[in-house]
Amino acid sequence: MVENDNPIASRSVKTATIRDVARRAGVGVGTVSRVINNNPQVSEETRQRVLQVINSLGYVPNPIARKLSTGRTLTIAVIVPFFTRPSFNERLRGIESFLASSDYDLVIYNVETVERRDVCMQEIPRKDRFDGVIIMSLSPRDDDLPYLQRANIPLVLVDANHPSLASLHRVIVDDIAGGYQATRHLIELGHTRIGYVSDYLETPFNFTSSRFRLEGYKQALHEAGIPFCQDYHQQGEHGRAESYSMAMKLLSLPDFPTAIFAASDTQAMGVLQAANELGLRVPYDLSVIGYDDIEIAEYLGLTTVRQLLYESGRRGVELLLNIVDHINLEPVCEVLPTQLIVRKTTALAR
Amino acid sequence: MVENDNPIASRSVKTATIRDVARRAGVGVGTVSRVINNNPQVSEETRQRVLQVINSLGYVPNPIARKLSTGRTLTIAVIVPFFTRPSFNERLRGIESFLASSDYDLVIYNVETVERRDVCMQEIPRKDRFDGVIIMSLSPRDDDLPYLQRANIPLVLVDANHPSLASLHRVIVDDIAGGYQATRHLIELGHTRIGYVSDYLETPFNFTSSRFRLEGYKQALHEAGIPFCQDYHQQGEHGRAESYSMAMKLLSLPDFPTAIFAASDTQAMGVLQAANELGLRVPYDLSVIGYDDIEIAEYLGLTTVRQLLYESGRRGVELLLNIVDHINLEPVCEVLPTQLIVRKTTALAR
DNA sequence: CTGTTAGCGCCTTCAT
DNA sequence: ATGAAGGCGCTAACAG
Repeated sequence: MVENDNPIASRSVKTATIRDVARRAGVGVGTVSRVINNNPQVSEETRQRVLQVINSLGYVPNPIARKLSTGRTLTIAVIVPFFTRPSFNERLRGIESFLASSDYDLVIYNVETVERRDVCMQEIPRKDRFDGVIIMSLSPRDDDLPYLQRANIPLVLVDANHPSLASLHRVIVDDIAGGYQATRHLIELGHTRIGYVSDYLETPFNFTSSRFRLEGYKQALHEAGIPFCQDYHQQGEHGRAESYSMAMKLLSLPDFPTAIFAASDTQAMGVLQAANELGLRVPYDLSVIGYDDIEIAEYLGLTTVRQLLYESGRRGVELLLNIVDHINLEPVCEVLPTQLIVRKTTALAR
Repeated sequence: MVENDNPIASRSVKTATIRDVARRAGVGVGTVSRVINNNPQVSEETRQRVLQVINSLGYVPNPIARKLSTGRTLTIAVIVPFFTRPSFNERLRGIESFLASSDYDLVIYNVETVERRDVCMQEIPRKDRFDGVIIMSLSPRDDDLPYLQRANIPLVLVDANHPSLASLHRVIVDDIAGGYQATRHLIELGHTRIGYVSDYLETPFNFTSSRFRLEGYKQALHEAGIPFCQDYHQQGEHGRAESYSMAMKLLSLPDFPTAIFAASDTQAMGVLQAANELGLRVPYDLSVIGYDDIEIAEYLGLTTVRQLLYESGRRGVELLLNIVDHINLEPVCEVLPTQLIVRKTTALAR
């Protein structure tokens, strides 16, 4: 009957505050605050009366005010590069999924340019904005460290590693081992001319995975007495198309490789494409192994090195929330395992 | 005057507040606030002095306090289902990218269960937590509407449509037209036995795209005088594996289809897989068309219906921020076009 | 048990 | 142009 359904009018309707509740319930704001926060020291009777009013008023505490008052923001930030890339995406999902079952909100900073990287590294970890920060797949550079440490905020690195990061909590995967595993598999199949297609080793984003995997690759070669051949390593921008080009180069070599290790499944797809283009049958003429085991890998029957993407995110936040609650934890470094998944793109060398 | 400026305190972890700056600069907090907010009514001299102190103290205004005081949260929430699915992911990227160039933060609620869907629909759009909300690819049900309207917060639907949603701002794609386009393409190639593989038409998430595309599919058939055959429409959970099974059923029919329209590229991949398994050559024995034009589509040479994924997100936030600034906009409904992308999985019927 | 009060850090009149 | 003071909505310490 009253025109409260009018959108214009309801727009101006101020939402109830704790004070309104207190007044209507005939109690002090302190009491209302207590029932909101499930403080046991409230008589059942009073509690019911307050609850009653809260309900009838449709009152919900203002989270901002609460944050200011308590000093906790109940918000976690994650800095992630290229979050649409399947592997990063899956890590992100691990984080989100864990947070979904908590009271924390998740704000995401997607990094696709170096400028943004720098801004994020330096400004996000400021205290009083987030209770904690996760930096994913971006290894801080030495000149970022001062910012991170000064900020003095709970911080966890996921998939980011570097000797000078030892003082920071992190969840990583042993990419050296992974690179070794992949190469070793190829060697065991009898391959000796083994290519490696990767991201640029040095990037302004400071991605490290291609570097470490290269190291594992070299180790395996060395161990098998196969000399490392510079020509067999191609580096370029991340992406299928770029990887395709690199594979083309590799396969045009006079003594072209009989097997190629790609630093990611996405890149492996580019290699597959090149092989196909050149009429090379996989795995008979060319063995291909990827890295990550993203969803599409199974579809393609791609042999790959699986890493626990989802799990890394999940463990990362778990650790982070732990730190939030027990400020003075010793730096933790959790290493997640990799696993060789043999499918149909690798075979015995002929 | 010497009281609070003790060295111990300043060495402590507590970050500087506006008051510290004011004291050290010998001005009132009001003045500091003005320079922070670029209020022109401050003498250049004073401004410089304050800036100086701000710098030397490494002072940064506390965003929470500012939010409480101004009533603006500078935060946008987006509710998105299964954000790892390539199409949703790409929409999300459009949103993120636009926000990155603004002062707004982005908090993400990923919905993978019905319970979470309901919680999000009802609790997120509460005023005073976010300045605006985007609901993506989840069409509110009629019983959600009261919550959305009562919340009375700037709200934009992206890729969500429904007659009863006419009062809400939205950026949509004409899925009927898209479904029509795909089917029409197949018909023009001479196909008459055309299968349609889709999500369940009725889902607790209230996804609508498969429904609308079915409608377009029917329209095209009808227009060509081809009777709609219930057996040719398979519905199931979203996903490649499920789609694979559906395609298997379709292709085992006595009078099996010579062409299949899949409601998404992901599902088209399942169809491709089934065809491959059955020794059917695409496109000679079977034409396949997808929907979305996600990145992998090009790699697969998949014919598909492209929709402006990234753009939809971008337009969505743009609209949202517009609403935030000009509260009383008439409900806007922006329709994004679809485009037929012919590649290598469709061919003339034999 | 419960009411009162003093902040949390900032913005915004209101005088000056 | 600038300082002082009130308030945003809530929590928590302190008296009763």
